[in-house]
Amino acid sequence: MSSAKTMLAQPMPPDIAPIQNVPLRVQVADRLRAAILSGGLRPGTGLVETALAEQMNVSRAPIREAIQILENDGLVETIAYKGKRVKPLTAREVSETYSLREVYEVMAVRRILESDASVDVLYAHCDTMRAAADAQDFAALVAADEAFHHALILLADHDLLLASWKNLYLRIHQIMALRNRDESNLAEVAGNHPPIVDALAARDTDRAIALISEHTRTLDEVDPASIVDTQ
Amino acid sequence: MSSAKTMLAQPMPPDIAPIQNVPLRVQVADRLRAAILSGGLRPGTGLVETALAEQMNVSRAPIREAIQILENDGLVETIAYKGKRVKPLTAREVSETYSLREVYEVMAVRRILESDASVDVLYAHCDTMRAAADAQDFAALVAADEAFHHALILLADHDLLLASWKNLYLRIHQIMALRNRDESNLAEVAGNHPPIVDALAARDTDRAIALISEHTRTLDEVDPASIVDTQ
DNA sequence: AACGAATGGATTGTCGACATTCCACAGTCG
DNA sequence: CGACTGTGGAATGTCGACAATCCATTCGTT
Repeated sequence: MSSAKTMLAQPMPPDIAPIQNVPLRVQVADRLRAAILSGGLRPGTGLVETALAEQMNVSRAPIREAIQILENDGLVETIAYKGKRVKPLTAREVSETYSLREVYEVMAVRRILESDASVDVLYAHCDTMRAAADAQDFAALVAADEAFHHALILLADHDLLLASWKNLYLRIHQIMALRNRDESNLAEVAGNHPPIVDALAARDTDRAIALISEHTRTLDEVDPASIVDTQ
Repeated sequence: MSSAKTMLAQPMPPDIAPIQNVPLRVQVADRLRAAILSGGLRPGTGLVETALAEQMNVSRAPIREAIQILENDGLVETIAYKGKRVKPLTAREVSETYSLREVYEVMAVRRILESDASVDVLYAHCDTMRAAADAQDFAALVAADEAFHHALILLADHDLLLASWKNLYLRIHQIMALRNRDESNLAEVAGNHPPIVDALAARDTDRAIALISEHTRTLDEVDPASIVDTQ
């Protein structure tokens, strides 16, 4: 923490982001992850190190490490000496993902109500979702929805829960990208959230938990069979 | 799947284990993990790739990948260009670990009681624990305890939960190894489990959940401050 | 004496080449 | 014709060397 006193009094340009050295493996991992989460790389697609290395103009080492990162994310699986591929998504896995997410969010609700944290920040996300729904902007609604649940987990003030939730949410991202989205009821999705915040604000544990459970569970029921990709 | 019919009718020697090729990175990761979980490598210890490579007589590549595996296990953390070290264990992290474990096991109990799975297998583990307690064998008791909880999670029939629980339990292993074990009440630990199974067998959801919650929570209360290792 | 630049050592990051393994397809012997 | 054996390609697994980066320490400069 070098004190500002010792530095020349140069006015700091406010909006120049710090130039940071991003290792190649991270760049590669980010790009591959984005491709998987957007649905561009479908489950079952083989990932060949040499091909990716040539394509991205780097050596195999960072590719290998990037793929291992994605493996930790649960997005890629390796079969020794045979190949790596985007992890197939079975109906069972989709169901398990959502059921675990429900448990995480219920845990967050419990912890929030046991603490004295304010839940006002959640209302802002509700407004964003409402605006996105009014504009019929599906992508914005999804983003706002994630922001809402992210904020909910953050309020629980539990680093391990946050890390686990983030990891799980990667797959939810992927699932939502692959699902043939029925953009029918944007308003309904947006409308589901404010009652949750109301229950939290009213410190009504049972109602908050019931609402959160129902909320995550209904998402699960949206046709999981449509994205199965096995073999 | 070559059928046995097509092979020469040689009597298969029954007790020759299949020779399997274990990649170096896995061997390295297993050894390092064992060292960490046994407390030999204490939190905060630096892991230098070149030193480990020379010591284990392999190149840096498998060492790097092994360390990344341990990073996925949550046992090691990396600071770019600076070093890797065994992740320090803070009191907060210990607390969070146990609270998440409680949530996992409660989820398992819920699922078991929603299914029609038999919980008889759990009684066998209870017997093993009882025997270990009678013999004042602390290590055996810990192993049997893990086997019990592992079996409990297995009964929930939820692959993602199982994977998450296993990953979490790695850290519990580490915590227990570092804790100055008070071997006072082996019998009490062993005696805590049968009531849980009884409640499960009786399909008493509330009692089972209450017992499991209390069980994991009491473990948390055993002096977490003794193993803090920060900086 | 205090500040900032430069140097050196240690560690990770990346690279290209070689070794190992597996699978599939052919080939050969009965 | 059928089953075992051999061979080749393709992929991962491993290696040693070099580059990039960070940190602490030293060295000049004012």
